[in-house]
Amino acid sequence: MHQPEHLKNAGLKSTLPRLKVLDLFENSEERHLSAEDVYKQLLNSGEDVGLATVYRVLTQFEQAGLLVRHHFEGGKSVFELNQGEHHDHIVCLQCGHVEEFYDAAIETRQEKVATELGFAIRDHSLHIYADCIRKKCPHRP
Amino acid sequence: MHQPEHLKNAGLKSTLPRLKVLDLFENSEERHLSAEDVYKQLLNSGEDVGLATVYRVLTQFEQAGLLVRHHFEGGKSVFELNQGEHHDHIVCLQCGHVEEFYDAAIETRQEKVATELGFAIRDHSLHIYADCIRKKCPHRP
DNA sequence: ATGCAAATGATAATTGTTCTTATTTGCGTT
DNA sequence: AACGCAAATAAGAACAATTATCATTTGCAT
Repeated sequence: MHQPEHLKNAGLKSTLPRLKVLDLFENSEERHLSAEDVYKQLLNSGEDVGLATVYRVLTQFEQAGLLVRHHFEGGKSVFELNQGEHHDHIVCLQCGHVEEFYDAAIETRQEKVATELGFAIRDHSLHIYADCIRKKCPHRP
Repeated sequence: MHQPEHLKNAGLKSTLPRLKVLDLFENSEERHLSAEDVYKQLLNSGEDVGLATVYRVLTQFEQAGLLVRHHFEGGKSVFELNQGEHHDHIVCLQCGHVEEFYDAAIETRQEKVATELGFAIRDHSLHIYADCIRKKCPHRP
């Protein structure tokens, strides 16, 4: 377990709630979790953590660069482990499953468009909403 | 003024709040307005409209296809007149100004990516967050 | 072991949005 | 032009996601 160093490097104390949250992201099947998801899963694991703490820790981890936050449709923020490489997302409208992808052509076209319009890109998000084909998906065409 | 027909066609009565909201979108400098924006501008114009009505009317207009809703970062929904042609958005992080663009290459690449992953696209949103170069923008590099 | 700043948990507060309900309004029919 | 009634409205309560407050607890350097 190398998590304590991650926290130290980020200037954060190595506390139980923080370790648990980090552990959850590193071992969960779904990479993309909302605050509510994290909270419930910790409670189910017998951890006694407060919802406010979950929100606080997620925000701190985002600022520390350990997590990335996404704003999909539906209002609530969703987080995933930051593993360096940028990617965009396809979200299944039926089951909420999130798939990641990266397309170099799209990235370079974005830069081109922004430059032509006189903008300097700081960040961007491309979300595709679709129907997925997982066996678990309630849509199942 | 051809607005009443728009409303009739959508199966909506031609009421004062609805006409005022539609008028605002057709004559406002900023194409992209939040519910709060609409509410405040109507109050400033001396109209006595309720915030709940604004939310209801905006949702109805969206369902009727008169407006399009966007979820930019920052939590609140933003609406614009639906003028048929799809486009994506660049949002200035400093002044909130929204610029529209359309890039055929990006659109086709999205289709390609989704198809390869086994998804059927229903909708998508591409938001670029950047610094703009308008004279009004407080950033002004 | 001790002390203190940092972190936590419980709960209140905020924000954006939707729901409820009593009242009003648009509009087809006399 | 007045009537009637379903549809629409305004005000405020309710709601969901998130953030702030604050008394208590904890990590960790001494």
